[in-house]
Amino acid sequence: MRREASVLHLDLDAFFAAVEQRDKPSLRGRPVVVGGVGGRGVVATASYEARAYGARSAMSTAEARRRCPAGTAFLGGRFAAYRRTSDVVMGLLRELSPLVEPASLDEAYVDLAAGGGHDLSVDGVTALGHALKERITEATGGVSGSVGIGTSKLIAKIGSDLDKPDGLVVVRPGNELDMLHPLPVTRLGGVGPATAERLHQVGVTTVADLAAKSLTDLVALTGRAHGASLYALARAEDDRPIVPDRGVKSVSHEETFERDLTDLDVLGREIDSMAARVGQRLRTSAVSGRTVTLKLRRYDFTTLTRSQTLPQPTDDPRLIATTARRLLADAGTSGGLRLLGVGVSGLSVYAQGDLFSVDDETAEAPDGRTPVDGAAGDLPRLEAPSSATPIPAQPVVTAPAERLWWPGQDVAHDELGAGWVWGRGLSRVTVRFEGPTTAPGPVRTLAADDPALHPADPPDWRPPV
DNA sequence: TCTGGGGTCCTAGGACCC
DNA sequence: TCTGGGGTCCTAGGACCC
Repeated sequence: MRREASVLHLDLDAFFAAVEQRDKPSLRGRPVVVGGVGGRGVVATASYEARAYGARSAMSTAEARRRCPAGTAFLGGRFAAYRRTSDVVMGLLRELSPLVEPASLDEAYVDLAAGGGHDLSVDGVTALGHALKERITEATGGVSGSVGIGTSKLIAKIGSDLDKPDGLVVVRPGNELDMLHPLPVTRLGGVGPATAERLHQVGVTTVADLAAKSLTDLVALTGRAHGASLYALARAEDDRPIVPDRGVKSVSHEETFERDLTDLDVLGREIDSMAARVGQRLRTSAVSGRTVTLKLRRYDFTTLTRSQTLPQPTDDPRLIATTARRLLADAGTSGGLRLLGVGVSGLSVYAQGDLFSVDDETAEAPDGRTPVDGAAGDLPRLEAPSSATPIPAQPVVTAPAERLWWPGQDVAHDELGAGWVWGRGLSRVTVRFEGPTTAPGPVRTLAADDPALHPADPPDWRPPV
């Protein structure tokens, strides 16, 4: 634990829903649910208006529809838009310090002590927190964030959660246990339903209860690593560093089907398309992996994985697919599968053929492989190096016209302009024509195969200069 | 029409090696 | 000729996080 409150945690409020409300003026102040919109979808984010009706993250979308009133917007995710906004926020954090650790699109830790020049007094970091929140709201066009600042990741994270939304909590050094001990154990990271139940059975409900348990008891209850971690966290002992780039360890794609599938040919084609996506993402990150994992979830929700480790790392979609197909044939499909997933792990930076020129320093091992571990900080996160081979275009999947559109999708109409899909069905699609810088716009129902209607990129939320 | 999709980390057993 | 002891790799599963 540090002597000064120099760890900042930022959590953007109802992030996906907030981006939707920013880009869709007619949804501001109204309940919005973002997530899977199919029959088996779950909620990723509910706006605060939707939470008032009981919609929650991880709830089935069907349940959220039951709870929310008519007029609630149920939208599929627009991840390109979320990423763009997230990048803007992460950029602001990096102005504070080079040590920024994104935990997801909407969450990050910042090491203010590594920033240089910050006044790390309680008054100093409080002013910094207020200024940061203001800049975020301004730069994102209205997305707010909650900030916690304290002497460790643990304290900062719990602080950001104490006063949501749009909160700022600075925990004065020395006051950590006062804040921590009254809280339920479930507020500690790593205490999920299973651990909470086990702790509850031995009379532990608050962090203070947890702190009264011996290390031996906690290890017996939850395992070696987990027990040691709980023992320390209950005492506010947390020296986990802020790590700016953790590096990718696996790449996977999975899909829950609208109806359970049994046919091996159909499932084989699903595997092919998932392997293509995984292979493409591996190439984009300039990595390859040796272990191919097939994940399947049966009709009764039992979930299992089967994996095979190859002699050489690969990013080849065909090799990934044939390996996964073999694993599926061995595992069987009896009773029907509700989910299939394909993943690749055991990643290394992999110089493939003449992908890297001879003077490329990253291609150091004789077989062209550099282990990811240890060199993780050098692993490119998103962008492919300019020397990467171009990625072949995905084959275009032709679907029935009414399946092309999904709620929330950005579209453009040749005459009516930019808008987004409100709903679809029966060969019709309903579009609201508005954008982040317009007033709430009109709704039109069009033919789903209207040749003037096209999918579009996310709109720019900044007003024209 | 209960229960997503992308991940990380840990544990445990067996194989294999020295 | 009553069975050691690590260390590492592989596989499978589980818990957890956002």
